[in-house]
Parts: sequence; structure tokens; C-alpha cells
Amino acid sequence: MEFSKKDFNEWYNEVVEKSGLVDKRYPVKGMNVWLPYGWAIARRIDELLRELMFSFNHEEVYFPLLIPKDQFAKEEEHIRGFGGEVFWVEKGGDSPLDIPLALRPTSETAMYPLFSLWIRTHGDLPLKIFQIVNVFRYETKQTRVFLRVREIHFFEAHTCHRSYEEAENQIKEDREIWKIFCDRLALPYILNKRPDWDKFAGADYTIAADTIMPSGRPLQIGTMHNYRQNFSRAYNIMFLDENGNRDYVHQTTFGISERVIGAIVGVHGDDRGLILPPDIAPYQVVIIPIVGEDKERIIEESKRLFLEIGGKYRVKLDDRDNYTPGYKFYDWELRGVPLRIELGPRDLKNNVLTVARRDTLERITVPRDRCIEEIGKILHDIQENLKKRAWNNMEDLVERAESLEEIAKSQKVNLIHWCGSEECARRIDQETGKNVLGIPIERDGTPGRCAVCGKETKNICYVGKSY
RNA sequence: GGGGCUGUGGGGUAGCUUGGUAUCCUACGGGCUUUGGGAGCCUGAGACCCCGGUUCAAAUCCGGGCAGCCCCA
Repeated sequence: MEFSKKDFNEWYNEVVEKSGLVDKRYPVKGMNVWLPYGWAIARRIDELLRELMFSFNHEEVYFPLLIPKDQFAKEEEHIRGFGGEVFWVEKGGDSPLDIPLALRPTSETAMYPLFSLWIRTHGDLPLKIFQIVNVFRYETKQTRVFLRVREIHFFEAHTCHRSYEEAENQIKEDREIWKIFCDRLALPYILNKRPDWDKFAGADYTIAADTIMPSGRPLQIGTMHNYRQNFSRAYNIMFLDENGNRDYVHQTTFGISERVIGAIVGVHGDDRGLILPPDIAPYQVVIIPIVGEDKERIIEESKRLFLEIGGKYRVKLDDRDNYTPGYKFYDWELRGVPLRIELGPRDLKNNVLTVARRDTLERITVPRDRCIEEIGKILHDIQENLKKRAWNNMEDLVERAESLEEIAKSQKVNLIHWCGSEECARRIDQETGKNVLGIPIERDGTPGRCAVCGKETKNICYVGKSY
């Protein structure tokens, strides 16, 4: 690594390429190539989500990529919100299409016409489905690997319910899922209820999960929306209740994008490169044989060790002959493998393994015959340590502020009192470049004065320069 | 949204001001030798983002495009 994490922007660019996550030389703006290692991480995260969603009774589907224009445009707010950032397919071969086709920027408008066919009675509810697909957004701002791209690897869950209460309960369930998910990724977050002007186009309200990057800038990594009946009215999704009355369904969605990978890179990484949480690391353990005079035996022992722990953990045996151990140490540290096992003549003689953990860079000696349990313990410890460290770091990236000047001066996210008016939010945006993330839903406000207008209020909120 | 900068082998670069033979490091192939924190020697292959203009001649100057980076709002 050439850059230190202190130069966050440069460091980030360097680490995502050098660690083999993406190749960003693909010649279309905002579209990068997923390399094997990066894709392996994405797939682990997808699998984690699938597991979680299945356990909460969701089913997986796959809808088409293209959406006819008339169908896309049915919900007014939605088209207004997304209109400018949609890619359109307007030709088939050389002839213009009768109806232009949108590349989905999200899949509400692809799914909901079908929902109206699928749902007849209350017996069809709740409907809980999700899909993991690529979505497209025509970004005009500067793009950044994982954080702002035009082709987005995206998870979206869609639900339909018979009442507002049921939809609200779904949002609660989403929060439960979200917590488990983030714990597994060791990612800290704040749940914020977005101000009305910043909610998802077509939603009744939006709850966003924001984390904070080491640069002091907030990053939205997940969203939960309650649509009420906004879309079901536009797409005519109705059900017959027990009393024979017809009504529109209540809907919610829950979305997570590849930005979480950007968050993992930024939140956990250090000057040597990535640090991956064990749950999603493609390799949890790398074995590096250190061959001296006793080459054959060491290789043989390494293979035996590989087979032994390979049944329990995801393990890589790095038996490349043309690289020295030192080179391999740096290489796998760059890639963020949580645990490294060195196996050399000394270890062999003493019947031990030398184990190095990526998060603290400590080296530990563990008895050969107890290594399976020891590895498990250390991996667990790494997970906990990453989580604790990340939450503490995030806390340090928040600064209390009482005035516009303090907000403007601060390089961090600010916790302020805010009267709730759009006027004050706009002044914050215009005069400090920061935006209001909304009201945090998991902590109570205390009485105070709005940092802009000075009016008394109990609302607190976070503000920052969002990615 | 505004401003600035950059594009030369796979990666990083010198050369550009003052137009004429493209530099070095690294990675890569082959060979020998090595291995507890980025090994060494020999050898080989590999590049001026795209389109147009100026010129006897363009990596170099001019215009446009595409792509990337940084800063500000």
C-alpha cells in the first residue's frame, strides 16, 4: 500500500483495486468489473441475506430487467423522483421500439402489476418476496467504486399486507433482520427517519441505516420504506377481506446495496489493506508453509492441516513456490484474511502452529492438536473485536454542534438540535454543505435549541456530507 | 451544481515548456538459485486513451470526445 488510511480517498481507491475486489478500468463510467475475490465477498453477503430472509419467511424471485415506460410511469412521485436517472432502451436492432423500456433503477414498477394479478384475497397475504439483482442508475455526479456506481448490485425485499399495522410490524422485522445482518458484518449504523423531502420517491416514510466512513462522511447502507397504499392504488393491488370488502394492500420494501462492501472496506481496513469480518471473508484462514531444508515434510504437513481444518473453516493453502513467506504475509494482509497460520520447521519440531490475527496483527502460538477449537475462538474474538472497534470509531466520528458555524467548521458528522423545519435544513445544506440525515429512531431527544433558528425543540438529528 | 488536474508496456513513472531515436521501477514468461516479514543473477516480451486539426514530422501544440482523480457547494 502506498497511501495511508489518513488520506482516505486515495487509500480507498488503492485498496479496492490492489486487494483484487474490482477492476475499474472497464470503459463505461460507473461500471466496474467484479474480480473473483470481490465477487466472492459479494456472494457471501448475498448468501447471508438469503439465509436470513428465508428464516423470516421470505421467498426469492427474479423479475426481468426491462420495464415498459407506461408501466414505469404509473406512480407520480416515483417517476418524478427517478425520472432523471433512468437508462432507456429505445431500439431493438435498428428499429425504434413502440414503447421505450427502462433498465430498472429499482423494481417496484416491474413487480407491482404482477402483484395485482397474484393477490386476490386476504389468504394471499402477507406476500413477502425478495430478489438480488443488478439495478441501473444514470449518475451524473462523480462515481466511486461501491459507493456511487451506475450498475448496482442490489438486494430488495417487497411485502404486501392487509393493514397499516401489519406493514408496521414488517418494518420492525426488517429492523431485526438488519441488526443481525450488521452484527455479522461488524458494521455500526444509525437508523434515521428521513425528512419528508428526502424519503424514497413514492414512500409514506423512509428509515435509512447510515454508517460513518473514516472520512467523517455518512454513508447510507440500507433503507426500509413504508409505502402505505401509495403504490397499490397506482397499480391496483387489491384484496378481499374476511367481511367481503375490497381494499388496497399496504406495502413495504427493504433495500441493501453493494455499498455495504464499501462500508466494510472503509470501516474495518487499515494501512495494510482490507480487514474482513470472518463471516464474509472468502478465506477465513490462510496457511503459509515455510519450507526450509525439510521442504517435503512441511508441504505434506501443511496439506494435512489444510484437510483437517478445511472441513470446519474456509481455508486457503498458499503453496505457491515462487513467492517467499514475507511476500505472502503482505499479500494476504492486503486481502484482509482474518487469520494466518504459519507452519515451518520450528512449529513442526514443537508440535505447534504460529497464528497471526489480522485485526491486531498479534502472533500467537497454539498447540497443534487443539488448533480447531483455538481457531474458532480466535475468529470469534476477531469478530467481536472488529464490531467493538467499529462502533467506537463511529462514535468518535460524531461531534456535537450548537450552531451553523460549528457545523461548518467540523470535519465530522454533527449531532444537533433541529426544529424540524425544511427552512433550517436548507440553510444547513447551503451554508455548510451538510445535509440532515433525519431523526434517529433509536434514541430520545433532550430539550435544546435548534442549531439554526434557536427555537426550542426536543428533536435531535445527525447532519453530514453524505456520500 | 462549480472549479482544478490527469490519461505513455499489466501497475507506477521520465520525456511535453523548446515537435524529430520513448526513460526507469515494478509486475509478467524462460533459466539457475532461494524461502520464519515484500530474495538474487541472467534473459525475454510488452506502451504514447479515441477522433479530428496544425506540421515535412505530434506522446509533445490546438479542438472535440471518452475515462479517471482531487477540491468546493
